[in-house]
Amino acid sequence: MTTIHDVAEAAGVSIATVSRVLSKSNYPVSDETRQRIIRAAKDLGYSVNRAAQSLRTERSMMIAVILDNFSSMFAPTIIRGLQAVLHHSGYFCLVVNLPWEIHSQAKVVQDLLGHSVDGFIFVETWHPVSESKAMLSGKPYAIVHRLFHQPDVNSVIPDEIYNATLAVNHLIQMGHQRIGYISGPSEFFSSHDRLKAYEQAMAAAGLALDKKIISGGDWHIPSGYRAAQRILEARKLPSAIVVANDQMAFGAIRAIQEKGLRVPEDIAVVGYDDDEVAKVCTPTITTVSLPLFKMGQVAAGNLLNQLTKAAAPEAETHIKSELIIRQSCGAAAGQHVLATDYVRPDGQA
Amino acid sequence: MTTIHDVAEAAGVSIATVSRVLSKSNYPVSDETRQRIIRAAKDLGYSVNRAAQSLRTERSMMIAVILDNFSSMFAPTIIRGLQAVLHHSGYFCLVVNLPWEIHSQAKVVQDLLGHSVDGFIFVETWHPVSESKAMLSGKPYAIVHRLFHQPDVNSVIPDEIYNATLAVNHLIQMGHQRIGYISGPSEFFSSHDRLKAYEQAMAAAGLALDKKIISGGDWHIPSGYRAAQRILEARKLPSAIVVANDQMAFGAIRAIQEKGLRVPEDIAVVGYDDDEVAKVCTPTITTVSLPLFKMGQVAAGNLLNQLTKAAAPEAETHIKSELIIRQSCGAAAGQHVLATDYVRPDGQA
DNA sequence: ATGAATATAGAAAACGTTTACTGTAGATTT
DNA sequence: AAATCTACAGTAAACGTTTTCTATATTCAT
Repeated sequence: MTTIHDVAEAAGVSIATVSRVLSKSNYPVSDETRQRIIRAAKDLGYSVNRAAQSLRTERSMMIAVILDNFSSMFAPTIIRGLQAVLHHSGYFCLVVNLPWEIHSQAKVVQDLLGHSVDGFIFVETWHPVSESKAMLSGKPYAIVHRLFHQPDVNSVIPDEIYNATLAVNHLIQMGHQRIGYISGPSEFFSSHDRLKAYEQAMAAAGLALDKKIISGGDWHIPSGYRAAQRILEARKLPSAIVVANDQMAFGAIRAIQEKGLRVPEDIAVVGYDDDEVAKVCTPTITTVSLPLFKMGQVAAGNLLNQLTKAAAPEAETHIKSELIIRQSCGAAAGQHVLATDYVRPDGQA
Repeated sequence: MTTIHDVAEAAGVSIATVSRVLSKSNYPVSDETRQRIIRAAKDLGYSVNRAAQSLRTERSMMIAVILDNFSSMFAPTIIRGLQAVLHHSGYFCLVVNLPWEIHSQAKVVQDLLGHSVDGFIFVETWHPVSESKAMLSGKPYAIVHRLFHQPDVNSVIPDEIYNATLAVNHLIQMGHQRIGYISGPSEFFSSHDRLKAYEQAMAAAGLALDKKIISGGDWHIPSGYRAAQRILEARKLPSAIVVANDQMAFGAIRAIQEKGLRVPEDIAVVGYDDDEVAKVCTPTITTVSLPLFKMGQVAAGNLLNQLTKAAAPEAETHIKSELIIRQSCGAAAGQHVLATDYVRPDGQA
C-alpha cells in the first residue's frame, strides 16, 4: 500500500504538506504544489490508512448500526436510507446484531467503541439507550422506528397520527359512516397513536364510535382473522374496517370472505405498512406506507448534524407518508390489477 | 478511554507484558502476573484500541460485506448468516452498497482497503470480481448467491439440482405424470439448473417432456400469470406445474383459478424460494426453501478458513435445502391453514 | 532601508498498539 | 564450579497519520 510518504517523495514535498492538501481543504498551500500533490496521489493510487488516521484523530468515519432480534423486515429499508446519506458523507456502517443478554450487549458496545466508531444508530432495538448512555461514552446516537418516552432520547418515527388519519379520512370521504377498527398490541406507540388518530378522525367527522366493531390483535395474520370474526358478530356490521397493519388486514379479509361477504363491496378494508402481502393478496390492500427509507435518511442526517455541527439531538422527528390506494377500499374496485404499479418515492422496491 | 499503559501501571508490569497476555494466548507469562493483568484490565474496563491495533498488525478484524442494487430481499437473511459466524470469531461487518458506476465501485473498494478490511464478501452482486481481483489487493473474498463461471472464483450457492429435484420428485411420487414447467430468465444459473433438474427427474421417472406445457417468465408475478395462460392453451392440460419461483407460481395460480380450475385439485403447483407470498396466498404454496442463512454461514466459514488457516478458497459450495409442503401441491389439501407453522431450521422467521 | 506581517512548507512529536531484541534471574548440564 | 539453557519480563522501534511548532522567503507599511 502506498503511504503518504510515497506521495510526498513523488511530489517533492514533506508529508505534512501532503496531509494538509489531502485532508484540510482550506490550509494555505500554493496552488502549484497542491496540484502536484493531488496528481502524485492519484498516480500512485494513494488512499489514506484509516487505522493511522483514526488513531491520530480519534475519529474513525464509521457509524455503528445496531439491530437486535426484534428488528423487523422493515430494517433493511431503513438501513438503506441510513447508508444513502452516511456514505455520501464518507462514513461507513458497521452493522451489528445485538445479542440477547444485556451483559453481552455492553460488551459489543464496548468493542464498537474500541473500533472508535463515531456514533450509534439503533434500528428498531429495544435497547434502553437512555439508561446506558454512559455506556456510549458521550458518542452521539440516533434511534429509528422505536420511541422511548424519556425526554432526552431522540427518535425518528413515522408520524403515526398524520398517517393514520389519511386512512380513516379516505374512508370517511368515500361516504362510510360505520367504520370499525382492529388495533395492534398496546405496548407499541404505533398502536396507540393509530388508534388515537382513528378516534380523532371519527370525532372530527361527527361519527360515533362503537366498541362492538373495535377489536385488537397482535400484528399477526391469525389475530386479524379472529378480531374480524369478533367484529362480524355485531348486530350492525361496519361498512369499513381500518386495520392497524397489513398482516392483520389480510387475516381480516379472509374472515370477511369466509362469512360470505365481499371486500370491498360489502366491507371495505384499509391496512398499514405496505407489507408485501398487501400487494399480492386478493383483493390487494389499500394501505398506509411506512416512510422507512426517509426515516433512515433523517436519522442519519440527525446524527451527522450532531457530529459535524455539534448540533443538539432532535427529541422526536415524525415522518409523514402516504396512502396507497389499492382494491380493498373500494376506490379502485373492479379494476383488476395483478401487481401494484406503485413505486415508492425513494425509488425502492 | 483506558489504554494498555493504564493497565500496565495498575498491574505493575510493562505494556509489553499486558499486550502479550491480552492478545497472544500462548506466550510464556507466569500465571500470577497473567491473572493480575486480566484483573486490572477488567477493573479498568479496558478494551483494545482497534485503530492502533490494526495500524500495527495490518489487520482490522473487519470484513466488508458488499451489496449492490441487484441484491434481493434474500440478502438480509444471508447477512444474518454471515454475521452469526463472523461475530463469533470477533469480526465486525462493514456493510456497503456498491454504487452503479464501475468507476466508483473501484473507489469504494479502495476506501475499504484504506480501512484495511481483512476480507470481502460479495452478496448477490454482479460485480466481476474475477476481472478486478487485483483491485482487492490479495485480500481473500467469498461470493454468496451468485455464480461466476471462472475457475478460481469461489461461490456459495444453493444446490439447485438437488433442491429442484426434491420438488419434481414430490409431484412424481404423488402420481403426477404430466408435469409442466415455468422457468426463470435464462441468464441466471438458478434458472438453468432448476430446469435441468426438472428434465432429469422427468427422464429418470420415464416421463415425457412436452414443450406445450413448458414456458418461461422473468421471476415476477405477471410473467408467471402469462406463462400459465400459455400452458393452459395446450390441448392436453398438465396435472401439475413446477414453477421456478413463488412469485411466478402465485401469478400462475391466479391464471389457473381464473380459468375456472382449482389448485391443487385440478392442477397442482409447486414453487421455489419460500417467498413471503407463498405463506399467505390461497392456496398456500408448496415450495423449495432457499438455504440463505446457511449459505451466509458457509461463506463466512470459507472466508475465515482463508484468513486463519490460509486455506485455499473453495471453488463452489452447493447448499442443500428442503421442500416445504403446503396446500398448492395437494398433499395437504383440505387442511385449511391460515399461516404456515413451518419454522426454518436456522430459527429465522 | 528597516521592521513587521504574511504565505508557504518542513521537522518532529504524538496517537496506542505489537514485537524484535535484550536482560536477568534461576535451573540444568557439563 | 563454570557454562548453558530456560522462563519470564522489560526497552524501544515501528506502523501511517495529523498537527503544533518552527523556519524561510516574500510582501508590505513605514
